[in-house]
Amino acid sequence: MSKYRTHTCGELTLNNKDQTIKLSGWINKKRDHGNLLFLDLRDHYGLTQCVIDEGKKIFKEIEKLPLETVLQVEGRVLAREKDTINKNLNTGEIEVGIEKFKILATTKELPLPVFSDQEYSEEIRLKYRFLDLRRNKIHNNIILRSKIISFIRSEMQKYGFLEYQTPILTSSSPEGARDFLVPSRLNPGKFYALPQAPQQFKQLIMVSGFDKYFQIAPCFRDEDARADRSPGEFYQLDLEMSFVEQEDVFIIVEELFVNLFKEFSSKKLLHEKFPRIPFDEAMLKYGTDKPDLRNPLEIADITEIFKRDDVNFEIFKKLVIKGSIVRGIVTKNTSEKPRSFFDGIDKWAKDEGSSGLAYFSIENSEKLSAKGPVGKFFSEESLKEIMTKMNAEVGDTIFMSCGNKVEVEKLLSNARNRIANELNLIDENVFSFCWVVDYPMFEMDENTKKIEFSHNPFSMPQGNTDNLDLSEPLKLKAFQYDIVCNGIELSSGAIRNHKPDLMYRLFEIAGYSKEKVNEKFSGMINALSYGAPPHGGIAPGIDRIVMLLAEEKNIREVTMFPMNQNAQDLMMNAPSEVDEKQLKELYISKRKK
RNA sequence: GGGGGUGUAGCUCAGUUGGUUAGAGCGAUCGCCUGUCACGCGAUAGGUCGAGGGUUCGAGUCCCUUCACUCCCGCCA
Repeated sequence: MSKYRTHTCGELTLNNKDQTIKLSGWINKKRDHGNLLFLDLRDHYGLTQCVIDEGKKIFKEIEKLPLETVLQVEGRVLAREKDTINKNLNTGEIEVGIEKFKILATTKELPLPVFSDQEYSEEIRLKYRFLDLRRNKIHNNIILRSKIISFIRSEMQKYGFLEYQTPILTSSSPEGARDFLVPSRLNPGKFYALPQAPQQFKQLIMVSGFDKYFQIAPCFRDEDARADRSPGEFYQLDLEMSFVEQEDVFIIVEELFVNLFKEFSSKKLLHEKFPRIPFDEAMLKYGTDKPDLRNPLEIADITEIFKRDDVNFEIFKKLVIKGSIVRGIVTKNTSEKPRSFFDGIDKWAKDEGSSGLAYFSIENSEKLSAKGPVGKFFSEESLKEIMTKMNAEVGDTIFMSCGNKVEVEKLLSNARNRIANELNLIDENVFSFCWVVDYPMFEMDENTKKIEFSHNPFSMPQGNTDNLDLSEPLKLKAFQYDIVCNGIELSSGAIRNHKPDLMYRLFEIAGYSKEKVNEKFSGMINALSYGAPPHGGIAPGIDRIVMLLAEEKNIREVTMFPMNQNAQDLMMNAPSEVDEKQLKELYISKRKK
């Protein structure tokens, strides 16, 4: 038996009535009646009400103890009177009559009350994270995170995957995000990089014949933070399989996600067989490659309408002649909405930096007509064509954006969310997964006009890979896929290119010579030359999965010791200055800004 | 790198058009209270109004600069 306790603060019930027990925990709350004191003792497992009255010698001493004192209490388990039972507590039918106590640790005045539903500033929460983490909600989020990770591990093992560790100190790679660098003492002037993902290693594991790999892998990227993106580090469920095609990966991953989300959430899954949306279709219908399918609104292209002679919307028509496109969103039964609704959306669009969203509603008094600021520019015939193209009916409203493809996609993608929120179209009680597939292998950098890998340079292009036509690289699709849930990108993956000759050809298109590839990806390219199995995988983000299941909007709510937005740990004071001696050993001198 | 929001007691916040000695709740300290579970009641302490500068007879309030936190854009194969 423990020196400190016979039971935890969450387990005593009427079954323990009249037993003499010992509890240890923090003073969560006191209710002091002067001659009678209630004291809630809290530990990881729960809360137990302890009680003492002035009849006891120790009453005065215990009455003075401040909240969050760590206390050991010895006493008898008493049944509560019927009308004093607390149904909100597991231990609510009993209380402990305090006979002895011992202070295990005292506390200074709290910078942050533990017992409170108040919200605190991020600064104080992160500085005193150990106090913040005692609080119910975040404590439970962290427990949930642990359970999710355990569940994932056991599922993966069930599917025949084995967990392997990969190095944390590795080499910098030219692709992708900014690296965190670590100077090498033994190799002056040279640097390790922290892995942005164990991408090359997991492929090497496949080449090494291990067949099915997974890892709850830390990943490091030196990029700026967002609410759903920690600065610096995050975790992925990294997995890779040999002798598979895209379909084989999908089967495993869908099973994992369905089981996981059913286990940890009561929200419904909109699809247990995740819809597959080609990248091009996603960009057209949703304006983004991470569509929120809970949102029923879809985007349609109506550029052709503005080439008609009976449409007089000159601003758009001129832009269309110059090569702009027009796309729109239909909202159902909104023609009677007040003017403020439409103006609000138009104003929002202008605040987004666009020229706004043109709109009209379709009416039918004697004949079809369009109501709204630009309605008068559309003939009855042109309205009929729009209605067919956009699947719109009388009473619906059409919001339109004109510009180049990237601008229009971006604005309408945001407008889709904005309008759906305004109209309350999103069911918060479902998870809606989908796959986005058929990503382009390459894309054009808008600024440099150079062709670059659009995602992962190691992805396998689609088509006959023995004799692939690379004359139009921008049309080449890859076996590259993403999982999206409720508009959040959870992971991306690919079938990998295990053919070194093909890989050299692809890298050449992106401007990497054979020598450069050999230098920068030596481990990989060398390994592929010695019999690499066809393989592929994916890497879902653990933090975002936990966010979805915990229903949190901020990643810090599911991270035990997060950094702030400026990538500082306010509790540990990281990053910090180091001694000149340390720098010297590393052959590093500081450079003026 | 750019844009928005916030910053007043240990914590969460209020503070009018610029006008007396800057307030409340929680917490702390002290006192009263025997069935509370956000216990109740009374008192006390606690303030560089983020910092610096300016306008003004007078600044928490207006102006400028700056710092911190946060959200977004860029960035994130």
